Amino acid sequence: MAAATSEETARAASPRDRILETAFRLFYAHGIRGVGVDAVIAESGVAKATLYKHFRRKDDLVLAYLEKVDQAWRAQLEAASEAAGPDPRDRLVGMFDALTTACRQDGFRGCAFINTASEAEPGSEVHARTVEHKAAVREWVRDLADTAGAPDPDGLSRALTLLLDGGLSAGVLDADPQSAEAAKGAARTLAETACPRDAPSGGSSGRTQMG
Amino acid sequence: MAAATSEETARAASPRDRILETAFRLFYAHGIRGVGVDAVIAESGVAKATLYKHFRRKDDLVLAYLEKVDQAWRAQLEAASEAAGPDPRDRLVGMFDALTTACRQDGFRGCAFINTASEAEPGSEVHARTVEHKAAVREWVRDLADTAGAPDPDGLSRALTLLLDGGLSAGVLDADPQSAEAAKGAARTLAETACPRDAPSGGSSGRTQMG
DNA sequence: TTGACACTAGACAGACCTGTCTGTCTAGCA
DNA sequence: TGCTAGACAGACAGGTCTGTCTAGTGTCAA
Repeated sequence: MAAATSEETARAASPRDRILETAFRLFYAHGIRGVGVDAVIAESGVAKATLYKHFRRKDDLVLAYLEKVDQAWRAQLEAASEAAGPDPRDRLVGMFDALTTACRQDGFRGCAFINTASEAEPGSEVHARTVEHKAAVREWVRDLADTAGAPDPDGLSRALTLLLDGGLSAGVLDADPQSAEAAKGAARTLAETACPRDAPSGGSSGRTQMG
Repeated sequence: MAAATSEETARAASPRDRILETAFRLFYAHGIRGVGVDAVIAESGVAKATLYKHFRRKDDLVLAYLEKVDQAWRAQLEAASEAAGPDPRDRLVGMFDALTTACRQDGFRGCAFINTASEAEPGSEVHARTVEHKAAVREWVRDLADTAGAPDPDGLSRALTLLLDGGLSAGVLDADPQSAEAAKGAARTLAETACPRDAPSGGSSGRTQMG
């Protein structure tokens, strides 16, 4: 969800990177079906044959785009979470700062995965990739909830990722930082109700970070 | 989000209704850009000129589709809410039963408004209509939260609609009733934390239902 | 019977889509 | 100097899209 690379940088980068960066920007802004291969070619200053050499089909480019968003978004979640301090309870709440930051970004258009999934046919490779992403995030949150000593880490993780998805996906309608703040507040309530401060922290089922 | 009208009924209905019913079914299943006017014509058994007589542009048909979904979804929310009993706190939680029901429905593909918004250009009439819907739902929940005696009805309403949107929109990835249950559980925690059972109920700011 | 009206059927224009293909240019290297 | 790899430029095929248009059909009331 980073800003577009400048024209200058784009020119210097390899054709493949230029294509991917352009696709990232255009797909996120206008949707998959709203961006033709010709637009990617024109904006990245690349020949059609070059695009099709690096990405066999348009869907391959879409998958690469999702890969890029997956990495970027998970890195932002993890960074926000870690910035909240060492306490895993705080980290569960802190990850919502990534949502606030995203909402404030110019051109924020909600969740790239939900947006893409709504255009893809269920059963397609692209659709499967979006499901995979959401599952990975939920698993990461579940581990965090487990470490925080939640008695039902799966339930807490589901609730928190629902809030996250709600805040993210509603961003395609109006990116309202107030909603992101409300999400964080609700997350705090849920996290503290689920794992009170005086409860032991460090995993509810003998599970360790190394397992 | 009702099932498709049977072929028989569709045949008996007026051309306009047949077009709208078909558009509803196809748009929701495949997205706006994924359904051409020709497909709507073919499936509704109507002539192209007839479609363009009733709906001047494709976007007019999309707007009518959104209108239909808006009415259906809000009716379902209200019904689920009222079925939870007279206590407004219970009603805030009860509306999540509409989410569970929706998730269980065959062909559930998430939130029609978020899906449509992700395909529409911000600033377009269609996009504006999706924003309007979400605002209306949030206002309805805010009134309910106010009646329930929440000290911050706006904040509670935001949090609950985020959960709702999260549950709905994630449905385009995988319609998991477990997530809907988690949403309801989280909603109960949030509602009860925000307006405890022993607190007075009936509006926090002298606001009445008639104002 | 006649005329108005709503509908069907489908050709059509013009734009855009994906993906293939031919040919040209340039930089690096032997 | 000749060779090769990789990129550029853009025509092209075959299809889809929206929206317009002509022509024919069925119905119903005056």
